[in-house]
Amino acid sequence: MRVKNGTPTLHDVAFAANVSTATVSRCLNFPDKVSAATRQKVSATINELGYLPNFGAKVMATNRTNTIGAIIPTMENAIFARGLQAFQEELLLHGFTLLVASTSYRPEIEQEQIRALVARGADALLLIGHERDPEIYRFLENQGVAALTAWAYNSQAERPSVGFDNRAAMREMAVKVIEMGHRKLALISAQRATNDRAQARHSGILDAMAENGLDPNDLYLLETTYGIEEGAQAFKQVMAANTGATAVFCGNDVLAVGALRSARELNLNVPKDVSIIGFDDIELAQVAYPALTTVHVPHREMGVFAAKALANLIKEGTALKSIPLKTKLVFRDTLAAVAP
Amino acid sequence: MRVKNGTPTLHDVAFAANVSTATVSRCLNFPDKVSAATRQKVSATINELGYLPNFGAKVMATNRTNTIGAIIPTMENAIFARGLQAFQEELLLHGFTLLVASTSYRPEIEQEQIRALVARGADALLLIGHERDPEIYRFLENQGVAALTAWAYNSQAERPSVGFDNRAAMREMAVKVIEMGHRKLALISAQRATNDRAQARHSGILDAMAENGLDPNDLYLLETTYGIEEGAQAFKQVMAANTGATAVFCGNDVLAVGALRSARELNLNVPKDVSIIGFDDIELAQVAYPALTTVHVPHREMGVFAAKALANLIKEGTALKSIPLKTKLVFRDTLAAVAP
DNA sequence: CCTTGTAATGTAAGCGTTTACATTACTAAA
DNA sequence: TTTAGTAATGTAAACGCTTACATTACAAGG
Repeated sequence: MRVKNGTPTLHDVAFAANVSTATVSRCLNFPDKVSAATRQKVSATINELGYLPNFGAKVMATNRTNTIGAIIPTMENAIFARGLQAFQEELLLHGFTLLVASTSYRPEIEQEQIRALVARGADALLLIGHERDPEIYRFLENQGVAALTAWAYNSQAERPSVGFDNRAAMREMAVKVIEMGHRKLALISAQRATNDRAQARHSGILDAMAENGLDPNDLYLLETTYGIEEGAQAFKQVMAANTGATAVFCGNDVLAVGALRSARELNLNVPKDVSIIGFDDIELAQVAYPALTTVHVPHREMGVFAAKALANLIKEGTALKSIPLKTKLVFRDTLAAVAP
Repeated sequence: MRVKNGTPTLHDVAFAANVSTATVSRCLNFPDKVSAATRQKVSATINELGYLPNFGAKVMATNRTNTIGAIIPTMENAIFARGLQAFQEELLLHGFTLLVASTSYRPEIEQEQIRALVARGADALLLIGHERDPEIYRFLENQGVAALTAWAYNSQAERPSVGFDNRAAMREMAVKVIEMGHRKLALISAQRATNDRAQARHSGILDAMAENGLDPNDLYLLETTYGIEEGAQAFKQVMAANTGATAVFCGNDVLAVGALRSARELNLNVPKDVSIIGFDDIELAQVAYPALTTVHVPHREMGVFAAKALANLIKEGTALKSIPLKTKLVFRDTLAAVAP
């Protein structure tokens, strides 16, 4: 009688505890709206029956899943894995669960994934980078699903984001490099067309060059896809191009580590013959040999801030606002002053 | 009239298309049960209204979320990040979405997370390792939530798992090491008490020693927590202990990379003075210098197989069965025959 | 033209919560 | 002892889908 389909319902609990369903529901959701005696009686019954609220019914009644979705390129990239981990941990503290989807760096897929997560009841979304079809934002608005952008911060962007200024960060590094006497620069970049972070980093170098009397057109630019092997190939191409580059920037540490390997294979001494600069400061950077000079990005912080912002939005209605985070140059062993 | 609360419902679509709700529902879920004409009319209406099925209602009616949960120690560890990524990709192919929770290697937290994901409606769960309170399995059974274990395979285990035999894999590596003349061995292990994989790897070395006439008691064992720094510290301790170890096994690549760093700091030549062996074969292993000799684990494969198995279970009811995967020794530059 | 079988569609009963509103039980002031 | 006010509890109407069952439409065979 108490169980129909195997699992007890609110009804069963109410019946067994001799109270109404409303009271049981209140015990669960607003314990202080219920007398100590009944609260006690009800929770005993709940334990006894092994009652667990039905998720679907709850969602239906409240129109909330307490779930937040994140769509990232891939967890295999440590920068996202780290941030996502922090995001999840913080979310948990606020009582939310994380739904994950990935795009494998294919922006066409992102829209599909956004729809999928919304259809799966995500109360809000974490997205990477600003750039996307405005229609998507319209869709999200219609569905009443808020979205926060991470891993990029752009003071001009109209949408809320938590991240850092990729352009300024790379510019800062490039200024240092130029100060160290480097005049011929190269950049191994991720695909800029589909990646506003890569774009910004490229612009940062250009900025630094222009400011320091170097012709931005002289930057030797090579685009490639993500991966150690890809970075290695690209570095060989850069060297083969005979541009005389003494400093090779890489769009991220993974590419840089590949470049480092190629340098070794080419019998080039890093940093004496050529300097190599990464971006992200993931574990790889310290483990590489020589240890990589790179730009440190606060991945975990981003995750934490993003989670806090989203949780507060959903629970308190606090509007999202952009949060700029700081990067830091970390000088290790792959950058040296150019030989006189 | 068509919209009440902002978002259109099945009803609104049915009304606008001049059919019944059942027909609309069928259009969505069993298109071939509906005439081409109505299907066409209905889908036009759906587009026009921008209708999206209500998640909660659907869950309530079907008792399915099409969501699968995974509980891992942390995504910051590349071995889980990789596997999880593959898991998610494969899940997507089958129409499922991934729910993620993490334990930070704290088994007490796992139970809580399992409950959280079940409460959030996970149709099934992916768990790491076999070892856990039987009560949890009872709980899952009661809730009708299937669980599959990954990253460990144990022929004696009564529960289904997809993974590899940690013990056999480590044994295989240890046999090779011993064949190369190493007699004094050390192991820097993860905490065995809460980690059955660490336990198994330890046993694997012991097996190899016993089989090859070495006294298993001679293995110098040191436990530490996860991290490069931790590995580095541990390696220094091992060396300080003056056991004369010529080969230092590490429970995973991250520890091994730390050990490698310490070796450099201690001016020890790897592998001439001491061999260092990792486990997992993550990116770090190839990037380290010298490149790490380690055991390759098919992380992505595990994720893919796990996803397939779980999806088939939920969709077709195919029972879970254990799938043993193969590991492979990868010899790079940190292992050498002991000097005569 | 009727029958029969099948394909297409419709009707309406759940699914298990939450919550506005109604009711009852109590407390304390008059 | 009333009475007013508050605290505790109860009643029942949503919430928006799926689906068993009922009905209707249609085609083919007699």
